Parts: sequence; C-alpha cells; structure tokens
Amino acid sequence: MMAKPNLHTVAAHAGVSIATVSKVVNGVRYGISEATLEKVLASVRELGYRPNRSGRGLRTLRRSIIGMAIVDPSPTFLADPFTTNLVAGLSNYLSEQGFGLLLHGIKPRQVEASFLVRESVVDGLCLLLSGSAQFRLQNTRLFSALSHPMVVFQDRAADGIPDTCFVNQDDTGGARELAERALTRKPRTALIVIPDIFWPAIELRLEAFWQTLKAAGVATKIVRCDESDPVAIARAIGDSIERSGMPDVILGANDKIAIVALHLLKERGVQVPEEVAVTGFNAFASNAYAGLDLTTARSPAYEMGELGGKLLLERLESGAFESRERTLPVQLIPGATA
Amino acid sequence: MMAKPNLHTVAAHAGVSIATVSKVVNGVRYGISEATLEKVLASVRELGYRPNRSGRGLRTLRRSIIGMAIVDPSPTFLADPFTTNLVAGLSNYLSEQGFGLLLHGIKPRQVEASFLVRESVVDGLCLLLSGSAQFRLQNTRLFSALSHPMVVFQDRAADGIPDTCFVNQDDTGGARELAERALTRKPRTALIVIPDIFWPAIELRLEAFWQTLKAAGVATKIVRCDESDPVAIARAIGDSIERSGMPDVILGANDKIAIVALHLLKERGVQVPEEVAVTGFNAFASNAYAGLDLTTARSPAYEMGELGGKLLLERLESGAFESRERTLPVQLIPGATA
DNA sequence: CTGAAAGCGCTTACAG
DNA sequence: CTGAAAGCGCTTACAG
Repeated sequence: MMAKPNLHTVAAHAGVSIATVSKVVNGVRYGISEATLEKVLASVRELGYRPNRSGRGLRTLRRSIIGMAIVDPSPTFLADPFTTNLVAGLSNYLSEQGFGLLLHGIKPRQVEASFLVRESVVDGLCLLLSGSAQFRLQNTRLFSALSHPMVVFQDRAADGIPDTCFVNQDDTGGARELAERALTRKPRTALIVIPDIFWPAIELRLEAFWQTLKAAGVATKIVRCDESDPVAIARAIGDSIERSGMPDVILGANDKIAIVALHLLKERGVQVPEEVAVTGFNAFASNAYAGLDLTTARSPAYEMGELGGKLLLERLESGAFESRERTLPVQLIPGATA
Repeated sequence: MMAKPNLHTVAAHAGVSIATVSKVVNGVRYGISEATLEKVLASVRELGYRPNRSGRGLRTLRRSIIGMAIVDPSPTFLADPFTTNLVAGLSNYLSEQGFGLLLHGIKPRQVEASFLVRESVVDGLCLLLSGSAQFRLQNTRLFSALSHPMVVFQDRAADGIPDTCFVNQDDTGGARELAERALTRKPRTALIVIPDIFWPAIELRLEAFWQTLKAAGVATKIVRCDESDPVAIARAIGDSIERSGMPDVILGANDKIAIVALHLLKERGVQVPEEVAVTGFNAFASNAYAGLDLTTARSPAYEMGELGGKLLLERLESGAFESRERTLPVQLIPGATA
C-alpha cells in the first residue's frame, strides 16, 4: 500500500508547487491558469488526495468541528426524542456547511475530566445540560472558561457567561396554550404531573400550567414521579386520585406521562375527554404508532438544533453573537384527549 | 482577553523547554524531576493550558477521532431507537478512551460530497447504511477506498473490503426463537409483515420466520408496508386479512409494526393471543409506556456500539482486526401477546 | 534530567 | 500566473 498522498505528492505529480495545489484544492480560482487547474485536478483525482484537516487546522487555527456536550447521568443519553431531534438538526446543518459534529455524552461527575474540557478540539460548543439549576450553571461556567463560542440549549440566560447564545423552545407559551385548551372543558379540579428530576423546561411548563389554571379558579394539585419508570408514573397518579379524588383534567409535563395517564384511565373505565381530559407535551412522531390522538404540543427540537448550528457558524464568521437569547415557538397539536 | 496559551507560553512561564512541558502534559513521568513536574503542572493550571489537538494530530498523524457515517434518506436519521442506542454505546466507549465521535448523517445521493469522504479527518470509520444490498455495497466500497480501518454495522461481510470488521446482531437467531414461540400456539396460518425498504436485518428476520414456519407446515403470507406511516401499516394488514382471512399469528418485522397490529386487532375485538398471537422485534424501553406487554426480541444495539468502538481502537493499536465478523445475540422477551 | 531541533501537512502574504 | 518560505502547535529521537 502506498503512503497517503499529501500536498507534496500531488505537487510533484502535477509538476507544480504545493502552494498552487493548495489553492486549487481550496477552490481559489483566481490567479490560476486553466491548464494548471486541469493538471492539478487530474493529479488529485489520480492519487486520491484528501486534504488533512490537522494540517489545515494547525495553520488556520480553525478545526471546522463543533462539539456537542450532553451532560446526562444515563448511558443512553440519546434516548430522549427531544435530544435525538436536536442533535439531528444540528448535525445536518453543520454537515451542509462542511463542519463536523463531535458528539460527547458526559456523566455529571466526569465533566472536568472530559477531553472536550481538557483539550482544545473544537471551534465552538453546544451544551445540553440536566440537573439542578445550580449544577447546570456551574457546568455552564466550567465550559465557558474554555473561551469557545457557545450555544446553550434549554436553559435560562445567565449573567457572567460571555460569548454565548441561549436557544430555547417556548415552553411557557406552549404550556399556556395547552392549559387554555383544557379550560374549555370547564374543569373545577386539575392534576399536574411532572418528573422528579430538575429540568428548566419542566419548571417553565409547571409554572405556566399553574398560573393559567389558578387565574381561572381551578383547584390544582401537583404530583412528582420518576418519569423513567411507567409503573412509578401510574402509581403516582393513582395515589393522587386516591387521596384527592379524580381530577377533571390531567396535565402531563410530557407525552410519556400523558400516555401512562391515558392507559390508567382506560383501565379504570374513565371516558377521555368526557370525564377527564388529558394533555401531554413535546409530541414526536412515535405517538401515532400507539394509535393515540393525544392533545399535546410539538417541540421544535430539530429546528432548535439547526438554529444553534447556524448561530454558532455565524458567530465564528462575524466575531460575535447577534443576540443573547433565541426562543422558538411550540405548536399546539389538538387531539382527541382534551 | 489573552491569547490562548500554547506550549511556548507554558514553557516560558515555568522556565523550562517546550519538550519538557509536552512530556508533563502527556503524562510521561520518567526523566522528569519532581521539582520540574510541580512547576510545570502549576503553570499549566495557572494559565489554563489545553493542548491543541491539531498540533498533536499533525505531529503524530493520529487524530483520536472516529467517524460514524449514517447513510439514511431521512433528516431525522437518529430517530430510530436502534441507531440511537448504537451511537450511544459507541460514543460512550470512545469518550472513555479519550476518543471523539464525529457523527455524520448523510443523504444517499450526497455520500461522495461528504467531507468525511473528501477530507482526511478521522482515524477510523463506523458505517451504518440503508438501501438495497447493491447500494450498500457500493457505499461500503467507496468508504473502504479511503483506507481507514472500518467497522460496518448490520451488514453482510463482503469480499474486497479490506481492514474491516462487520458487527451484527443475530437477527436470524432472534427471529427463529420468536417464530418457535409463536409455534407453541399451534397456528395453521401466519402473516409476516415487513417494511418495504431494504434492510439486511429485515431480510434475515423474514428468512428465519419463513423457514421456521414452513418447516412446521404453517401456511404463511408476507405483506410489505411503508413502516414510516402507521396508517399504511394498518391498511396493509387490513387488506391482507380481507383477502386471505384472519391469520392465527402475526409476526411483525419490528415493534412499530407489531404495535399497530395490536391496535388493529383490539379495535376489531380480536383476543390476543387467544385468537391471534403477535410478535415484534427490537424491543426498546419505550414500549412499556404504552402499557404493552409485547412478545419481542431485545436488540443489543448499545452493546454493538461499544463493541464496534472497542474493535476499532484495538485495530488502531495492533494494526489489524482480529476477526472479520462479530455477531451479538438477540434476547427473547416473552410477553403476553404470543 | 533537560532542551535544541526537525518535521508532521497545510495556508498565505509576498516576491517575481 | 506561480512558487519559495515562514510558521501554526505539537512530539520525539537525540545530544549533552
């Protein structure tokens, strides 16, 4: 097997200098004669030359790589459809622009040891954090100290984090719309079911649910559960019903919770939405397979990923983010359950 | 803002040579005095020095980056739980070893234009391809021409693809077990429902279903459908029932299909598994939320990702793959539907 | 135990 | 229109 061709190999083969080959390969077309262009292109093809990004990166101090750090305790950090769609949108946008996406799931305790933190590998950083507000802020600061331009997804814009844009979905607006839809059924009592782990999006949804229902004079209870376990979700809802009676409406903080609620109600022979209305949040395509027509809100996760990539590359180009924060609308999906 | 510190900055600060700093940073501990070590470490900390991977990569001709190319027509190429789990396993393994994962979804027509193909960015390549056998082989050859060590997931080992290991799950074994389980219900007729897109795994499952049922003398029909659309799946199954009557067992090529079948049967008031047994394939956690107790098989996707990463790094170390092909077992998940 | 020096592959400002 | 040369940040074989 021959050694990998480099600029020198190609230059020798084409009978020109490496500077000329470099220009041709980089699409610099002025100051290159037609004949030279042809010659070089032919050599590139014949030798199967591929520019080495380390060389270019060293010279230009640009690597054309964006890091995506997902801090999550679960090994299957990609399992959540929100994350999946976000990463897909980001990855596709970056690919189109010739940038690579370095995907890095990090356990909460291992952030400092991560090579993304310890070494200089990327031109910019995207962050998706879980955990308490304090823990997230602490990690945001840690990454911020690396002085890369950053896009932080689904978190509140914080002070003292320079060169960063916060990209969010409008959880508040979406939750308000869902609560308002539920209100058309004239409920007197409501149950809000949220996960017991901290998540800024969940806090916003809870707040919007709560305020909207309160303003309408609905007696509202809140119950927390381990959303990673359907049995735990069902138990939490069941316990609440036992204690406080059957609510007129159940607002799930996400679709997983709503789906479990739906099954629990069906088992008990409760009519949805006539007796109890149910709503979810963050609709993704998979619901359709379960034959559910859940009233929910569609997350713009994919578009958020695309936007984050766009903002980061524009920032790399221009030297500064245009805005500190961007929020994408959440779309109400009217279904048959509320 | 100060410029990024490099080896020279640190060396000057610590009053040593860059060679010494390099050794310290890389954990070379022999031939370094305790005093020097301390001094350098302090300077590294104080200046916030992070080694630049482009520099190291250029020098060592190693980049510590593995590429994962997923050739898929859909923009949400990550949506499938198999893919998600595979990528998570791969990513986690590589991270632990200090390697980065460059994730790259590629549309079938754009493979040749991809920067993963046109430029030299990675030390090794993982491939997950969709499309016909011919198309997959063509792309495998294309990537193979890049002369990176490769791990190809979910595809038949092909000739003329050097320096490559094929990592598969045992679709044949899993499908046989599922079919055998269905046979305990003594069916006379069976319906196999598969997607209309080409996928090596689907072909293997179909073949194993077919052979197992045939050997038992079961009259078996096959129907294809657009698995991306639950309505299309339901229509395909409904049409088949119309034409050929209700089968005693429905074998879905995957869980999505089985779940739609389950809902269709429930709507028609058919008892599962008493009247019709149903099986799926590639169980992932999300089924539990739908309150389904589907008889299916669990995919070792996460473990396949880990194994792929492990094989690739071992290959980088040793210079050659130990084996040409690896197959991971699929686990039968006995449920209530068959 | 320590450092000077070569060189990995590339881009770019400059001279011709 | 073309090329010689400097230098990006790093590692390593070698000399001292």
